[in-house]
Amino acid sequence: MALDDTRRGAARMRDVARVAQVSTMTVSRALMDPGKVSPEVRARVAEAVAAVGYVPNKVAGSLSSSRSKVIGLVVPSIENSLFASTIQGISDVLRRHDHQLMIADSGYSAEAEEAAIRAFLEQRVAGLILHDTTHTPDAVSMIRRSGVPVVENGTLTPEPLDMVVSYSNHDASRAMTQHLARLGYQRIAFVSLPASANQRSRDRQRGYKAALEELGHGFDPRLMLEMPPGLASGAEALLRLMEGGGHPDAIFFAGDVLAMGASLECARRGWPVPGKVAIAAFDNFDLLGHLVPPVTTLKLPRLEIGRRSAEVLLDRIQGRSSAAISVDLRFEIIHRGST
Amino acid sequence: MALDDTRRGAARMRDVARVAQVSTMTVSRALMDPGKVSPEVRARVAEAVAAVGYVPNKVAGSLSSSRSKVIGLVVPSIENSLFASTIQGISDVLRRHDHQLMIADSGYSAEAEEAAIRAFLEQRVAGLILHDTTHTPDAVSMIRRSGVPVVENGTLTPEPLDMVVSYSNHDASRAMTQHLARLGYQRIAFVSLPASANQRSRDRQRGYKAALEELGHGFDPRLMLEMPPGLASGAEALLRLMEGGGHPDAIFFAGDVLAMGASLECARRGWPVPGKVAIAAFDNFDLLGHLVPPVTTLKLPRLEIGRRSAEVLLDRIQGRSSAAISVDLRFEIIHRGST
DNA sequence: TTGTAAGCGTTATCAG
DNA sequence: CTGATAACGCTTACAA
Repeated sequence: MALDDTRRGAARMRDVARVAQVSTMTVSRALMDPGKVSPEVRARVAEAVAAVGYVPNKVAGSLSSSRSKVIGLVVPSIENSLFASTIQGISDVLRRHDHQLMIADSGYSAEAEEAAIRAFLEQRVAGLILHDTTHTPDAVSMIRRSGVPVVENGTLTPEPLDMVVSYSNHDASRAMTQHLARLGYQRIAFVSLPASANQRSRDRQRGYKAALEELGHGFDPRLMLEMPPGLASGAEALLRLMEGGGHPDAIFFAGDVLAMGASLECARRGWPVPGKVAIAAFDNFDLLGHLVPPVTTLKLPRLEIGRRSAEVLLDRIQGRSSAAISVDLRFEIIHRGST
Repeated sequence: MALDDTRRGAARMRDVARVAQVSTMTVSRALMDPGKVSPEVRARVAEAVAAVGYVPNKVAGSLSSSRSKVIGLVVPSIENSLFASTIQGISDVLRRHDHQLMIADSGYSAEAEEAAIRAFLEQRVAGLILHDTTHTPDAVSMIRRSGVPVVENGTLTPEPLDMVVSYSNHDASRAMTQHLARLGYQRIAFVSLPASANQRSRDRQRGYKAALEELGHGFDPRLMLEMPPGLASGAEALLRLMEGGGHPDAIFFAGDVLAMGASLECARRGWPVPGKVAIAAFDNFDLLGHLVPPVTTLKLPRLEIGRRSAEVLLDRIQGRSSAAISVDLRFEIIHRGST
């Protein structure tokens, strides 16, 4: 009785095989590589699949073939919308190539990142994408031993684990600082997230200082601030700098939310921008452009970073490349009314 | 030779067993349920694990035990920051309970959602969280047959697949409309995303109309608009309504980005808010509060929805509950300067 | 083109 | 507390 399926639970390949009157191998072939099976049998199998409501078990498949179509991604924070674009880019490409995405959140901690990486390796993911570029020694050795391909994409790190797809935080920060100088600003302040927390902030600070040096501007510690993330934090940074004795004529916020907070605080106080002080930002092209005045910012290839990360990873996984490549994506300065 | 590991590839449990001079079952126990193994053996196993760099293979484990610690989540769009909070909430709870998260993106299409659900079921996830509440018939029957627990959380749907954790889009929209009326506004306009796209927009439209009816305000089609998402779209909606002959004295944007676009457009044109027109929004509590003037909005429990969704799902998976519960989380009206 | 047999690396089960 | 053995559901490798 072909349809006599009294078993509990999901149908297995064996059930399909029985109904289609072929072996499980033939079912497997009909599903994985239909060309290897006669059209007649292919049709019988398709029917049987529908009849029993068969959903292939990829867990068994992965174990048997030691291949997997799951990619693991670790971001510092899922909630931060900056990462959202990159995740979207990754997700788009993976879906097109029939792969799945597992996401974990490190909360900006290398220990949590290690735990996430371990969990992914336990799931035998086919590849990893890591936003951060600093990892615990154990994380590094686990990854090395496992042999899974890895893409890092938070900053263009000089010593990658494997592959990198990013832009240069250092160069972007330097370029914006120089841009402000070219516009005639003399006392350019710089606000970033704490450098201790991550390499991206450090790179941006270095870029700022490099530009000052090239410009012969001399570094004034009263013009450099580290702030926690948040809108309120940006407003506070603005006030601290304006009242701090450094007398900035422009402030470069290496963090989009900080810049937004500062811009809105100026609006609230009726301070003319750039009349009282110019404001420049890092990232978040869209929203900053709609503020009054629209804020000069760096346009970063967030979505593209995600896409390319997924692409180079898949290339490697599918054997189309073997190089430890480093992809430097372009940033752009968007000059607007705030400077 | 205990450390003579000339095999290629990752160490297996068998290798650990050999080094620790026990059977694989003992290794398995020492790892899964240390209490069942003598302290002495436990220590030997721990040593062996470290020595060979063993990373358990959960793929094999899942196949053998037919259990999995992976949860599948389908959201309409990863890039949309609204979902980001919910994802964060889910991720937090899952991590605490040692579970993994797989995410897929449906791009607001039920067919893509079905594909994502199929992929998750193929991976034999332990549970599903779906943001959307409308599904293809095939998706529904696949889920039913598989028996995996499901949480829907986009809106408080009256006919859930299984469990629901959400707030009532209908009630929230109605409450805001009534709030505006209580403030004295007579001609309250309503802008939402296209209702054809999803049930959330439909619920919000219904809520608006229900409030008008209760208030005896009569529905004026010139005061209702559907717009695509985006900042520019909000600005355009504002202009269309102000010039459209409906003469609104307040506009309720059932979409945070739309409201932001409108608010910024008013700032750009120097229109006093609420002098010329009042503005109210749906969601995105934080940023809207920093605009000038700060925008009245609904505060929705995005993060909490994520947390509770994960919690009820885990409760079910771990057998602590069996009910098809429906959790109604609270929203709040935040009254600010824009009204 | 199709089938048979032997794993893949764990855990369930039952015996000691 | 520990171990032997048989699954779990699929794919690889080889044979027909």
